[in-house]
Amino acid sequence: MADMARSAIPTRERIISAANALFYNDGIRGVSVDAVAAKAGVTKRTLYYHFKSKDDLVAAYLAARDQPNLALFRQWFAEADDGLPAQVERIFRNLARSARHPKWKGCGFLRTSAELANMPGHPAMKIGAAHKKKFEEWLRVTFASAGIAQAAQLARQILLLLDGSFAVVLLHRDPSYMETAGEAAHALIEAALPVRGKRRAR
Amino acid sequence: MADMARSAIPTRERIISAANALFYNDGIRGVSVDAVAAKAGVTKRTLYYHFKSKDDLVAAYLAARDQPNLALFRQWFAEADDGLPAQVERIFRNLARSARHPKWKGCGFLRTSAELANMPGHPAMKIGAAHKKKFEEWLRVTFASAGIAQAAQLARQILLLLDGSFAVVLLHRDPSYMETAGEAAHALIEAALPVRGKRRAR
DNA sequence: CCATGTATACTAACCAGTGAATATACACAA
DNA sequence: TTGTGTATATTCACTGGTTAGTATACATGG
Repeated sequence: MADMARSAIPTRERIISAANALFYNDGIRGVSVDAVAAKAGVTKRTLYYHFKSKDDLVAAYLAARDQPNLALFRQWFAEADDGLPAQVERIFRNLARSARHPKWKGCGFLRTSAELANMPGHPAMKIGAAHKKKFEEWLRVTFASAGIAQAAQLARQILLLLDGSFAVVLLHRDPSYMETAGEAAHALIEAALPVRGKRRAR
Repeated sequence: MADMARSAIPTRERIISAANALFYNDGIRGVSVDAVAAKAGVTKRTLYYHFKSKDDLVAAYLAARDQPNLALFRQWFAEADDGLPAQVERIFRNLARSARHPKWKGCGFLRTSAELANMPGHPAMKIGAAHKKKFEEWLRVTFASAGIAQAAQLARQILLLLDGSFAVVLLHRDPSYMETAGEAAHALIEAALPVRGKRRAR
């Protein structure tokens, strides 16, 4: 409300947006609070008015990525109703396309957890863990609805392939690994599907 | 060679050992060169005599992990000749056991690549990529020797499951994901094996 | 006396967080 | 309408500590 003339976007959101761009690109410890403040166009003191510490800012950065990320996966999945294996594989194919953009730097949640591995209780770790659990649970429910008996186990396996492809593609800079992961996911889901025979090829 | 009386272990190796303990535990940017020098029992100036920069030290840290790591995987694989699916799954089971130790912090190569994601040309990235390529190639050759047609694709899939479990277990601190990954690997290899029927149950 | 190796002491930059002051908006009394 | 208090929001300037890397000197074995 205050000072709308200065900018249409509230200060707190501008700071989170700046934090997102910088933390995702350069890592948590690679970005100073001063740099975030400068990018957001505020002084550091203002940033510390809205966030009580850098750790707090990091947590807000990840929290802001949670829902948009999940929504994107659901959207890719729902783009066509061409069968569970194909729908899940499409997530991997779209991810591979994203990974070809030069600014892509893997999964922000996983990279943050790798960087803060020695601080298991860090708020950012909890947000990252919750995010991945949500995705896994969404897969599990989806599989269970399709009549798959081992839905929970299958959901975990797909999650492992997904996060594995984040890690491997980040290291090799070769997005084709994501397509390989998608094929493996396709095979595992296909093998777990019940009845068979009523599924169309495409 | 010089100054063997001071310590049985040469200075350079003591520094790498200290770097290994600290970098693996706290991450690259979380550890100062001073801290490594102190842990190694030398002054920082001595460290800079043996390594031209911190980046150089990081590269040496990862290079020192390369062979021992691969040897461990091969050892677990070869502990019994109980069939390809079981042999590969045993790697995952052993990894899960390792991950239950409190000092475990995931895969040093992947964590370093996550931290240095904005420096694709960093020597440490090249060493990490080469390490993972060696493991993937060892799997591929092993699968090809067993008469698997799609050996290269299958090797990639197993690698994705392995690195996925590193990432997920680090985030959730739940090593059971590694067992799930091992089961997925088992299923994928089983499905890819030729002839069938000549394989014993255990 | 020279190459190898180690130590003391330093620099220049950076970094997370803070103290004190100021500006603005709005509620409410005169 | 005007004045005033209070919570919100923002700035400048600073501190104490840390960091990667270095200039210089000293030691020691061959």
